[in-house]
Amino acid sequence: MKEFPNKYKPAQAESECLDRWAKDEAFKWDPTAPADSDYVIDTPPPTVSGALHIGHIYSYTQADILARYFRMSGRNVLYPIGWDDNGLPTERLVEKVKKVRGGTMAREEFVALCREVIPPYEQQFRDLFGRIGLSVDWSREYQTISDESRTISQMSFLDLHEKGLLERRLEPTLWDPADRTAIAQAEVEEIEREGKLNQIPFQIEGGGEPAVIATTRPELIGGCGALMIHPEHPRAKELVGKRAISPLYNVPVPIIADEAVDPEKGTGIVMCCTFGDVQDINWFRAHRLPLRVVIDRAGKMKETLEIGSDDWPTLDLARAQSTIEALAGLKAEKAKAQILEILKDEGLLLKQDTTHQVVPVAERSGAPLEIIVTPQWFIKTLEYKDQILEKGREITWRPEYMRQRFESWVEGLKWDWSISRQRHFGVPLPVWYSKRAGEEGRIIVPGADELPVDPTTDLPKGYEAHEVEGERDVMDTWATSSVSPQLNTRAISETYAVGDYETHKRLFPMALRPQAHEIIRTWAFYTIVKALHHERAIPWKNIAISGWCLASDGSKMSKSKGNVIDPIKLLDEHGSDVVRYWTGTSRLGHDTALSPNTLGQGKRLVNKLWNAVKLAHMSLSGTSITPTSARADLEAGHIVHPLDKWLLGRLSETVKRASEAFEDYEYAQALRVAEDFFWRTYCDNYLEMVKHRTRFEGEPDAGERSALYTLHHASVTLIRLFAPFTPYVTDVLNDIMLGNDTTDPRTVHARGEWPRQDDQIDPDALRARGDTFVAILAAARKVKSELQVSMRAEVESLTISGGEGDIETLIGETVEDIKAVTNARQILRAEHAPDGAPSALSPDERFTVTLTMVPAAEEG
RNA sequence: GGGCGCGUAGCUCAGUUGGUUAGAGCACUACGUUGACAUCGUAGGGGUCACAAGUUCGAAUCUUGUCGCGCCCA
Repeated sequence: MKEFPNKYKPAQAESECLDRWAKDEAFKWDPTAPADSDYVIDTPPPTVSGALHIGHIYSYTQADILARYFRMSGRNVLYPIGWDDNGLPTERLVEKVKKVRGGTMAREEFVALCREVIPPYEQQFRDLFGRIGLSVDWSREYQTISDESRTISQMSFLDLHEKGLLERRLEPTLWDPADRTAIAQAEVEEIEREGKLNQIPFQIEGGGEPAVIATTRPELIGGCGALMIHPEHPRAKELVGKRAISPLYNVPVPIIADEAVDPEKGTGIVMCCTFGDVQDINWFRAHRLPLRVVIDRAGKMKETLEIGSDDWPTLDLARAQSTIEALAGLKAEKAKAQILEILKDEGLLLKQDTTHQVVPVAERSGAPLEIIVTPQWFIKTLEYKDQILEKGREITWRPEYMRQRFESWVEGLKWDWSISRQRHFGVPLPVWYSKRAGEEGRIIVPGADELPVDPTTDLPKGYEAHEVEGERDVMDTWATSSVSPQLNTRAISETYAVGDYETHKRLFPMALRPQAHEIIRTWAFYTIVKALHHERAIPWKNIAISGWCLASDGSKMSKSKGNVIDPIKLLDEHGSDVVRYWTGTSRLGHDTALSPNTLGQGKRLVNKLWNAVKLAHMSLSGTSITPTSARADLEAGHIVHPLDKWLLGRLSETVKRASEAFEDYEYAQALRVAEDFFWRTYCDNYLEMVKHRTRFEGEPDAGERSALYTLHHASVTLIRLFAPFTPYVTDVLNDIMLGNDTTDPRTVHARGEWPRQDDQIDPDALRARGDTFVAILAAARKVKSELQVSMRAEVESLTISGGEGDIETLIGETVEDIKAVTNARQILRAEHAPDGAPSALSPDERFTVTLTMVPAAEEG
């Protein structure tokens, strides 16, 4: 037997375990095991450009708790890890750190900067994830920008392109003027703010009362292509069919009736510009309105407009030109102020109401979005909504109500998924455009064997440099991270595979996607879209959604509030086991406040577990028992004492309940069950009952041997019940329990280490006998507590009175144990409680326990 | 505005198909150093389960409504 250190030292345990797990490659997936034992986890590769956050610990640890359980329970767990290290978020970090603008630098130079800046940030994540004990297979670590990841992402592109699910279109697109790139709907955030609703008159061609429109974006008047009016509007009959003249530009535009106009809002007449919002696009298409772009890619008013042409006539060109000049180069917000000034001066601002408006902004830059017509690559989603929803329903959501978020997102989709970004650092779109005579503009894609390609430097087969133009755009970061399952199976389809397609078929769909709820509309959604489009499949059978970590007062952690807790400091202060315990107490989907109480509770548990095993170890060291399993040792006659059988029965029940909870992904329930048994049944009662049988000289008798077997089985089983939550202390304890002479120093976290139900004994074994014993003990404690004497105070006689006749049977074989625990000289049975001595009713109210104390003077 | 979740002890939370007297930890009170643990133990006080109505022999649990908090989507 090994030495038992007096105290548990978390820092030392963590570094020892991490070294050992790494050396033994303890968490490697075994490709030779039968496929039906596979349990594959699609771990989200975190964006390494974000700050380390306590939410990372929270969410990833909850996944690890499940991973450790499933592995211990016998599954062949494949638990990969990767880092998302490219795309817009990464570029923004590099721009901030290096104080540069990607858009104004040479591509190669900027990419080189990115490759220089990112590694230390990635290392921070690697360190943190290692330290919290993620049992990932580090040999499979990947980066989303690596050659292989680029190859697989480009394969995804080629597969979708081939299937007609991905195409290049010139159309109105969501545009972030700050980062100067197209973005997708998922990257839009809607902020609420106060705005001004301006009433502006349009003269009617041929005279008459002007049509007064209401708009929050007067700077777009130049882009007006029509006025829209609800058919039920009082002036509809009079106006529809006539033309209105836009102020300042004097462009005649048709007045069109459309039910989409809100008659309650503003004046009930609005202008349709190209483009102010999604409604404008609908009208533009429905009524075939002219495209009149007034804002450029930087979000500034264009210097020149095609105004005065046939498509864009004006009744007063000089007037239009002077308006264009007055606004040229101004950002939208400034142009708005400027044009309002002009309108006001000319008496054309009839009314200005303060209004509450919802402004779409780019999630990353915070800039108000524009809708600009540019050529972009789109993955078709709108016409597949039903199929996407269908796939969502084939996946088990944990908790189930989180699917609601997914469904409402899919139902609200208004845009196909634009995956092209006008940026530098990302996976290149594998496309060239031909300049060869006769096929100008033809799209050329590489073959699978040519990947990865960079079309800005590589050439398609059979073409020379002057014959093609390589695509300069890169992929949306989600376009690459949404193939995280395929990055691990190393194949998109039978045609597009880097590795062996059989492996892909074996591992996909995966068992589990763990992630937090704020990325349902991105990560979960996009991954489901890709799996549907590539193979008409679901990517995973289960999706487990973790909640958010809140500050201890229940508010959101944020830099602006200054209540952000540094995860490293938290781990330094409490140790990983304790922090993991905290994450294990809250259920999937539930937000949880970072609670000092709960951390304290974890600390107490780790300490208590250490000491409980230490106590068992003290008795076991130096003895020569050879335990196998509880059931076998019972059947072999090694375990004979009724209280031992009772304890192991209760333990067996605990194992069963914890296993069932884990199978339901209710790890917090499993923890609660294990903790309750450990603290109340095992420590508070059983260990007190058994102590007297562990203090023997020489060779143990049958009852004492029975105690040793029981202490062994209880210890190793408890270590396993807590192992998924507190991996370090349990592995150190397991190592000590194994002793020196083992030839197979397996970690307690190895596959198959979870207690097997077959090895347990009957959960109901001697339940009544043990429970009666506990009730007697509780009553005796109550008496002593009321007498304000020590629990060790000597008792002349303990009398059990009342109750049914079966109490005799129940206590029969345990009289010596009752004497030992209560420190009583004799145990008596009586019909009525003796007079004049302190007594207490048992908690189950079946009987009374009376203590006749030994006078203090006689004690000794 | 639509949807989802949550309101249980001073605090953080359990309470899984409706079923004795609603639980745990912390905090509080009193006591006890007992051969693993004072990072401990024992005993105790503390709740109209947000509110209201309904279904039922029986409701924290089911239904409806109201109020409050949070989130998602418009």
